[in-house]
This record gives sequence, structure tokens and C-alpha cells, in this order.
Amino acid sequence: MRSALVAAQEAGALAPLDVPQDVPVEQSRHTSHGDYSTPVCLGLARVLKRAPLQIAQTVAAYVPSVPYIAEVTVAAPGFVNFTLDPVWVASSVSTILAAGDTWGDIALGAGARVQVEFVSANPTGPITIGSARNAVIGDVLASVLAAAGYSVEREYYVNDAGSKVRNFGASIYSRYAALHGLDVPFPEQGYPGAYVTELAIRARDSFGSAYLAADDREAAVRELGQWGIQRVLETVAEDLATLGVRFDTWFSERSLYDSGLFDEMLAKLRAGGFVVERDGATWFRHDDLEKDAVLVRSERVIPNPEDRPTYLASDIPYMWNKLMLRGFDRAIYVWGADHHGDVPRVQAAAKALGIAGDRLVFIIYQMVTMLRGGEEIRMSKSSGEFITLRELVDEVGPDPIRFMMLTRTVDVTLDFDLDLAVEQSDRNPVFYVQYAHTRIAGVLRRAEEAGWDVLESGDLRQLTHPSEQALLRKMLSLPEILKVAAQSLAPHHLTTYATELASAFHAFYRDCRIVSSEPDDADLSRARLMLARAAQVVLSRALRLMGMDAPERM
RNA sequence: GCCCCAGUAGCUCAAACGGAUAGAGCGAGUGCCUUCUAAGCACAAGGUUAGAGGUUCAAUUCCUCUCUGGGGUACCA
Repeated sequence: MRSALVAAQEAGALAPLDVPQDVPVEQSRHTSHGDYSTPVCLGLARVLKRAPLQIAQTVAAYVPSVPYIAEVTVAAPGFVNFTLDPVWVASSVSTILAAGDTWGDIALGAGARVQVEFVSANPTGPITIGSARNAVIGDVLASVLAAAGYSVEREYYVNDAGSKVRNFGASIYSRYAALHGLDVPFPEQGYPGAYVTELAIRARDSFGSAYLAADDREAAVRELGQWGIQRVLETVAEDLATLGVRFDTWFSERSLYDSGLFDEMLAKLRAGGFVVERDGATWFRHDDLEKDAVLVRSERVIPNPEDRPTYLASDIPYMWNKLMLRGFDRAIYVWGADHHGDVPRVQAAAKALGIAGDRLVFIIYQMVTMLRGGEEIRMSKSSGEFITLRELVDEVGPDPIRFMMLTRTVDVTLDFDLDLAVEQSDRNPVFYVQYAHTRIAGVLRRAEEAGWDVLESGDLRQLTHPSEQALLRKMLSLPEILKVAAQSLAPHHLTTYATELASAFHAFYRDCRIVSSEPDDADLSRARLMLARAAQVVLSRALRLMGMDAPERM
């Protein structure tokens, strides 16, 4: 389109003007508007002082002739519409079948290294349903970026430093002591869940009374806390796997202190004049921040040295570790809205350390309100009242959960009614998409039983029916969807796309008999079998990008 | 008070960089299974996109204000 503008100008048909670098071309919503359209002439009307429709007509004549465009038309008030060549569209069946599982892949990322860090829930208890949205967004985002040509790693940040560990350890210790008939008071900020008692039993079975005999109870509590966290993480990994979520790396917060990286960062910030000491605490100061932020709490308030660093204190060396030590080009953080206030602080710290701001990307998703029978459920690990992710997956299944968490943009809070979720799980849109996939599998099975060689080639030029063409065009747009999803870091576009694709297949199935018993139709049947196989490839790809199953039977 | 996110069909949500006739699912309505899976399809109903201004050839989309809901504003984690 851009070349058409340039050509028109060079030919003297258009007055000289600055041709926009990016000419917007988008998919038409209505078939009467062709397959793609551009409103660019509307915008040029003012500059050129000519009617937009007239400009469009002039420019349309200069659109270069390419094999995939059959027709260029102009529509009021000044749109230029392009219609794809049906034969070219039909021939794309071969392209898609040849691409197979890689159909849709694009080279947008050019191999840039991206890390997606997500979930990262405190390892002081099981993963609750509160982490479901985070897990699905992060996982699918990572898949989308991988398909878009990025080199992606999934990371879980383990909060194994600070007072949580001691409170957790002390909770286990108290239960553990009780098992030995000793009364050690349960900590005020402890974790009362039943899983703590189970951990205490495991500790007794593994270590006997060794921790009770230790001289330094504080050290024993810390050690038991670390041990407990490792046990919890094993469960966390298993539970997330039931949802289809897996991590490449588990990164320890504690290691940031043990390695001395925190001290290093503090020294750098101090040298840059970003650190102030006040009221016995260490503060981070930056012009971008309205208020100073505490890095290290004062001894007066928090006596134990291990408990003094704040989250921000860890976030700074963690960021440095990701971008400078491990060399990721971009670090993506998936955070709940309850942490959005921390974003400016981390960004200010990055700026202070000379790191380009666009290398840190924060996906802030809004909270999920958990309901049961219309009543809100409040959950917390420290109250022991929560519903685990595992329970939900066991009840509803991973795919409906993933679809529910994925259909919404990250910017809206969502209500999740547990009763409704279970009740409606068999009406979840995910089954609509999966059903289209099984339908194809069923057709292919039947065809083989009837003696067809489903791998045989047919004459694709026969795929001229509107429903065939509509399905094909939808199949062809997966790369564009991936581009949008990857650029805007919005994985939810995939659910809309998958539903539309399934709908296009169902329409094709209704209108076009795939396997015909009429001998005269044999060649057409072969072409349609190819189309069905290609549609199955695209459906399967879309489902797997979302981390869902593409079943052969339902 | 200040900061962030949202408000679209009865309900839950879409709508790609500001484009042409705002779309799905659920719910409620009417039809379609002796031929490839009815977990499907077709038709019909449902909307002043919270409200008021503004920018623009064009606004659900951008800006301002008001109202409503959610989140954040501690040396807690």
C-alpha cells in the first residue's frame, strides 16, 4: 500500500506529501469490505485538500500487482479494500500442512532473550486458586512469545528470605515439638494450616528429635523453615503441573544476599547518591518517586538482621541479576494489582542503576474475586483458610480453568464463582473449540474406515465455497493474531481467535460434505480432506499455545 | 486525600494502531439429527458502550470532569 502511495506520487497523480512510515492495513470486519482494508486515504484528505474517496481511487490504481491479491476496490468514504485471490487462499492448505506444528510462528522476536517470571507465590503453603490467573497468563504469554520468535525462559521467584521463613519454621517447630510431647508456643504470625502439621510429621519421621536437641533454637527454626519451603516447593511444582504449568528455573531470593549481590547494589546506589539513612533505616531516594522507600528496616523496629531487608531490597539485585548477570534482553514480571504500587520503585531503581526502562515490563493483572454461591470468599495462608489450586483442578479440570482465566484482558477484575465454574464447566467455550478438533478427527477416522487415503493430495483449486474460503482465511490469520498478542503482551486474543476458528469450521462442516460417496466427487473430497487436516493443525496449534489439550475424541 | 484498573446485551466477557453494520458464551424464544460426532447449526430477541463535555473526516477506543466498583497508598509480608 505504501508503495502504491509512492508510485502514485511519482507518477504525478498525487501531490507531494510525506508518506506515512506505517500505513495501517487491517482485517475487514465484513466480507463486503474485502479481506483487508486501509483507511489511510481518509487521513490524507486534509493534507492533500482533496476528497478522500478521490484519493483512494487514484491510489488504488497504483497498487502493485501481486499474486495473492485478486481485487482492489474503493469504498466510501475513502477506504481501499483488498480481496485475496481465492486460488491463492486455497493453495495455503499445502503451506499449513507443510508447516504443521510450526504454523503461525513468526520471527518478531529475532531470537531476543526474554524471561517471564510469574506465580512466585510465597512458598509457605500450597498454591491457592488465587494464583490461577497469574499462572495461566504467565504461561501462555511465554508460549506466545516463543512462537513469536523469542527465546523464552519461565521463572518462579522463591521468596525464601526474611521473616516469613522464620514464622513458617516456627510454625512447623511448634507442631513438631508437640509431636514429641513438648509445648512450644505457636507463633503469632504463624501458619495454622493442616499442611504444617503434616510437614511436622514428616520432619519427625526424617529427623527424629534432632531439632529439639539443638542448642540454638533460632537456628533450628530457620533450618526447619528452609527445609519446609523445599518440601512445599515440591508440592507447588506438582500442583502447577496439573494445570499444565512448568518452570525452567526456580530462583532463590535468599541467594541474592548470600552471594553479596545485595551489598553490591546498595554500594552502587549509595555511590550514586540514591541512598539516605534516616531513623535508623536505609532508604532509597529517587526524583521519580514521591516518597522515599525503605530498603533496610531499622534495628530498633526489627531486631533480627535477616528480617530487615524489604521486598524492594530484594527486587533490585534480582533485577540486576536478570538483566545484567544473566543477560536477558527483557524481563517480564506478572504481578497482581495488589503489587502495582511497587512498579515505580523498581523502575526508579533500574533507572538509578543505568538500566533502560523498556527492558523491564510489568504485566499487572486485576484481582480475581472468588465467590461461592454469590458470597465472596476471603482467603489467606496465614489464616489457614484457602482453597488450593489442586482442589479446583481436580474438580473442574485444567482446560476450563485456563480458558476462563484467559478470555479476559488482564485489565479487568473478574468474578470467579466456584459453584458456577463447576456447574458450567461442561458448557465452557473451551469444549466448543475442542469439539471442532474432535469432529475433524472423527471425520478422518470415518474416511479411513471407508477406504480413503487421507494423506492423498487433491486439487485445492476446488475449494471455492464461501464457507471453505472463510475457514481458510481464518486459518491464515493465526500469524497476525500471534503478532498482536506478542506485541501487546495480551494472550487473551488467542481465546477469541480459537472460538472464531472453531465456528468457521463448524460452518464449513455444515455447508460442505467432506467425504462424498459419489464417485464424481472423489477429487473434491480429497481436497476437502486436506482442508480438514489443515484446519485440525491450526486448531491444535491454537489449543496448545493456550496450554490446552487437543483431543481426538470427546 | 492522592495514585492505578475498570464500568459495553438480564449475567460473564470480546471488539487488533481511532475506522465502515459493537460481537461471543450463559439465560430466555423458534426450528434442524434414518448419510462425516446435535458438546453442533440456522433464524429471531436483547445496546443511548455509566453520565456530561472536548479533540477528530471518524470515538467503546484519546483528553477533562462527575458518579459507581476493585486495588494500592505502613520500617506488615
